[in-house]
Order: sequence, then C-alpha cells, then structure tokens
Amino acid sequence: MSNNNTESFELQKFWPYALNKVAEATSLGFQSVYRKKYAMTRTEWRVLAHLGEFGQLTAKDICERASLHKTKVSRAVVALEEKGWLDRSTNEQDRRAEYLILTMAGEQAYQDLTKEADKLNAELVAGLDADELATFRKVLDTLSRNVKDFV
Amino acid sequence: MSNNNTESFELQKFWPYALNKVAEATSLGFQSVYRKKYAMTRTEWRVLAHLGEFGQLTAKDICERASLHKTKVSRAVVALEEKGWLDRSTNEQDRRAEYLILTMAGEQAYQDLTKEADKLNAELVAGLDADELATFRKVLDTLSRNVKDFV
DNA sequence: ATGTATTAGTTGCAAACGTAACAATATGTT
DNA sequence: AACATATTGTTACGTTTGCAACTAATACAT
Repeated sequence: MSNNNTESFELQKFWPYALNKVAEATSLGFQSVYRKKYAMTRTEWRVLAHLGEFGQLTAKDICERASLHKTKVSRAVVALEEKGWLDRSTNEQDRRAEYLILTMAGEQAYQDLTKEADKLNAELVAGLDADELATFRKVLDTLSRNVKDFV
Repeated sequence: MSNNNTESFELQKFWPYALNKVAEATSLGFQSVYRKKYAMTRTEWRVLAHLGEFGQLTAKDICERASLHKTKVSRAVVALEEKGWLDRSTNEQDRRAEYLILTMAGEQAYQDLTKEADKLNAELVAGLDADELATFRKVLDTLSRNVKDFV
C-alpha cells in the first residue's frame, strides 16, 4: 500500500538515485557513439580518454584517477592493446608496473571521440548559464567529498 | 604523448563522465547498506523503493518511472518475490500484466532502508544551502531533457 | 640475509547485465 | 470471425562486472 505520510521518503530526492538516472542517460547517449564507431566498452573509452589526455600512465594511475577497479582496467587494457590502440612497456625500475601509451591509431580514435564528446557536452548544457554550471560543479564536488565519510 | 593544446578535451569537464563518477560513488555508498542488511542488488532496491513509495504498480510502470529495462525489472521482481518481499497478482482485465505489491516484510525492509537513505542524503548535502541544491536539481533536469535530443 | 608484508597486475568463477527472440494476451482491421 | 499488429513479461545467450585468490616483483623489519 502506498505510503502517504507527509514526511515520507521520495526516491526522486535521493541523490544517489537521481544522479544515477541522469548519469546513466547521458552516458548511454555517448556510448552509442564509441560503441558504433569503435566497438568500445565504457571502461575502454575511459582508459583511452585518460591516456589521450595525460599521455603515458600505468594501470594503477588510471585506477586512481578514474576511480575504476584494477580488474576493470586490466581487462580494458588487454582489449585496447588487442585492437591496436595502445602499447605496453615494462617499467624497468619497477618490473611489476607497465607504462601504457596510445598508438597512432589510438590517438586518432581519441581525437575523433573527443570531438564527438565536445558536441554532446555542448548539447547537454544548452539553456544553462555559466553560474548554474559553476554551482552544479561545486555541488558535485561536495557530494563526492561528503560520500567518503559515509560507512 | 600528452596532448597539451590550449583547447584540448578534458575528461573531468565531460558531463557524462563527471556525473557517472559521483553517481557511482554515492550509489556504492548506499549499496553497502542494502547489500549487507538485505543481500539486495541495486535494481532490487529500486523496484522495492518504487513499490514502497507508490504502492501497487505493474512491472511496466516501474520500467517507465525508473528508466529500467524490462528484463532487469523482471529479474528483480522474481528475486524480490522469492525473498518474500512482494506479491504478484494477475490483472484480470489484462491478463498479460501483473500487479506488484510489497508484503509486510517488504514494507518493513522499505521503511528501514529509507531511514538509512535519508541519513545518507543528509550527509551528502552537508555544507550546501537550499539555493545551491535547487540549482543543482534544475541543471540535472535540464541535462536529462537535453540528452534526449542527442542521437 | 632472511622472512614478512605490500604492491602491480592477472585470472577464475559466479553474479548481473544487454540484446534479441519468444509465449501469451490484447487490439485493430477487414 | 479471421488475420495482422502491438504489448506485457520471460527466457536464452553472450558480454561485462565484482570478488577473491593468485603470480611476480618490491619494500620493510629484524
């Protein structure tokens, strides 16, 4: 039976839910691009994007920057290498770690996808002004800082 | 090699990525609750939350309200029924559809989890004022409206 | 130097998911 | 009535994920 107390819980006002719904919708919007054009998974796109933006990184660097689990990154790296979009080379100072870097083909895919990403980003913020977006960013940062204290 | 053009793409400013990162972090925060206490998946929690808030619904209703695929909902409904948290009854006016409704146990789980959810929600917004949250909500709504126009 | 603990990354396995095909029912057309 | 079409929900299959256990290499402690 429906709960109609005046002070009952509302799922739409629960930030994890509200955020996830919008985040998922926007991510699916972009997924349709990298999936069709490059048969990439979301994790592969993120790894590619990190390497495209920051250059040479280790898998661990990517895990930390992207908040991705090491197994996800590990498998994405294998896939990206098989598709010829990145090269791996052992760090001779620490032979556990590997340096990852985009190939020319990977760099081209990155350039192409970031053009598409910029297009989507522009469409997303249509009708919003700089102040609203600045506040939005601030709130996002606060939420992500605050969640760390939750058990 | 690192791309250092002045006008290069920045992943952190790409809304689908930025949103997903925070959304995922906050969702994982709450997942630790319903998973430990009730061995629930995220989809099961969402279905439960819809039934708790709106009362009797069909699977299709939940799909539409929650933007969840029907197979996801179908499987969550099976799981919730097996755990004794909801009852199903065929709609005799349209025998394809089934009415879903929480059992007493399901209602109790819902009450308990929404208390936890309110707690998390309060922690999340610590340090933010009502104006900021109103703007945040407005931007979220706009993003989700705008993404629908993207191919 | 030797033993213990950490760290980077991989792998095996089961759970969860996405897609497409499906059964059962309902609607619409002639 | 008879047929085609659409809708609700399930199932089968392959892919992606999460977790735990693992290997190989390094760092730390005594």
